[in-house]
Amino acid sequence: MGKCESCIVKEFNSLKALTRDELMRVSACKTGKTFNKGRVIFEEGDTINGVYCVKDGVCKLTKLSENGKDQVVKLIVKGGLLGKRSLVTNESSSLTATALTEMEMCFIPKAEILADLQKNPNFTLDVLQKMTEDLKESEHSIVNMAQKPVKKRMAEALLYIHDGFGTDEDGYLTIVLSREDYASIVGTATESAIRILSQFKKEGLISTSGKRIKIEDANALKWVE
Amino acid sequence: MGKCESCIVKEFNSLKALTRDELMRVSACKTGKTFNKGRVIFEEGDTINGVYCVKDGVCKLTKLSENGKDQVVKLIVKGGLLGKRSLVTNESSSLTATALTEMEMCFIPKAEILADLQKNPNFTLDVLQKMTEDLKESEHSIVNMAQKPVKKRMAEALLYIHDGFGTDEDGYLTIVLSREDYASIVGTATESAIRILSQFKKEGLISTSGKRIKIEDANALKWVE
DNA sequence: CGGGGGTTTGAGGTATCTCAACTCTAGTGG
DNA sequence: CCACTAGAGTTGAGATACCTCAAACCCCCG
Repeated sequence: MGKCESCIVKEFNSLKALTRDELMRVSACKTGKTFNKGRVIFEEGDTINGVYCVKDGVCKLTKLSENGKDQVVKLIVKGGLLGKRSLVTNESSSLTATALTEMEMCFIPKAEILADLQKNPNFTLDVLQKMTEDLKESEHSIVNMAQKPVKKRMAEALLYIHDGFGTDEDGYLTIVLSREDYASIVGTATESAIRILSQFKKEGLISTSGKRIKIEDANALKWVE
Repeated sequence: MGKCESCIVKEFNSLKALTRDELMRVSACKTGKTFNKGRVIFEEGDTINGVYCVKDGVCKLTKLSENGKDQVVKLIVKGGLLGKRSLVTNESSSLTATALTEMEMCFIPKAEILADLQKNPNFTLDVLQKMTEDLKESEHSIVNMAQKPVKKRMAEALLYIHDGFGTDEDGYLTIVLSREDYASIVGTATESAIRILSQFKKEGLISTSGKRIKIEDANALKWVE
């Protein structure tokens, strides 16, 4: 297991705001964890008491609706922090985290990091900034869900994944999701999601290979109504 | 214009985490502002450069969707802070704030408060906590919008306003909104909102007097499907 | 007493959901 | 290597929720 001080991944999250000393202390108490695809990392109601730093892989943060369906609230990839909220509150988690791929991460116990959170204003400020970004994104989602039709939401979801998480050498989206996951991101029934995806395919906007999806005409996707 | 040190309102927001000295400095540079009902406080794209502390009145934070409709993201009442995000980012506002009633507030320029934000960890931490609450609420809204039918969202909106902002002596909701505002909270067409409200009325769940609304059967509202 | 804005109601069309049947695929054990 | 199966994916059809447009209504204010 590597050391936090020399871990590249931290450059993408708030941990970079810690001093070398603080990082060494963090490094000393962190635990490496691996999660298989589909594995639940934590659930709504769980007490987390720490943050996960994602070294590799992808996971989804979902919230269970009263109708029994999961809604994807956010996707997290390499470099992301999981469980930020637990640093600030003692409440149990309001979200469920599930691995979408094989995942490698470090768990940093809250107790160890809390003192630094108090003392190092740069760290707190960085967490605060990330939080405002999350909030802004989240508010954007509210408007989308409330005002845009499912087809447009799906188009935007595809573009979001394409732009935010990239493609492999063949141009396929690096994040591979089930149709159910797509439905759960867009907030619709699985069958609706399927119908829309196959419509996009028929229109040449995307192509597929197994569960993998390639975006063929990003520009046209932008203008889907 | 009163002094921040002795202002009761601050007890409800992050300013209470400031020291007496800091509060006096804030007090020296704040400006009192009044806004008439309907008046726009700031718009999407505006640079705010400060926070508003609401002394009295109610306002809505909205975001314009591509379909031209406003979506209400949050309501803010006495004690709330407006423009928290501007403290952390230099980006322009992503929301529009509009007074729903006569409003009285204090404007605190960012420049003055920023130094304290850096130095006083309690203040930053409190802002951080408020932000996580906002985020949690916001994520809850995403699920609601994506998964619940309009009727249920309306029922929850009424209960939210009832529980969160109270009623006057006759039992009517203290916050009086137009049907359009209700539609914009729930994320639906004005006519749909109207139809649902009159259905609730017919079923005895609420009663109305002009634009004012009284909740007659909160328990039944909770179980609306 | 005549607007004008907010509100209410009607009717028709569209989007979306649900249920159900069917296909495809990957994995399992013989 | 071949069934066999469980799960995911796909498609169809009917029911429902929701949107839009348009007309009527209702107050309040000048």
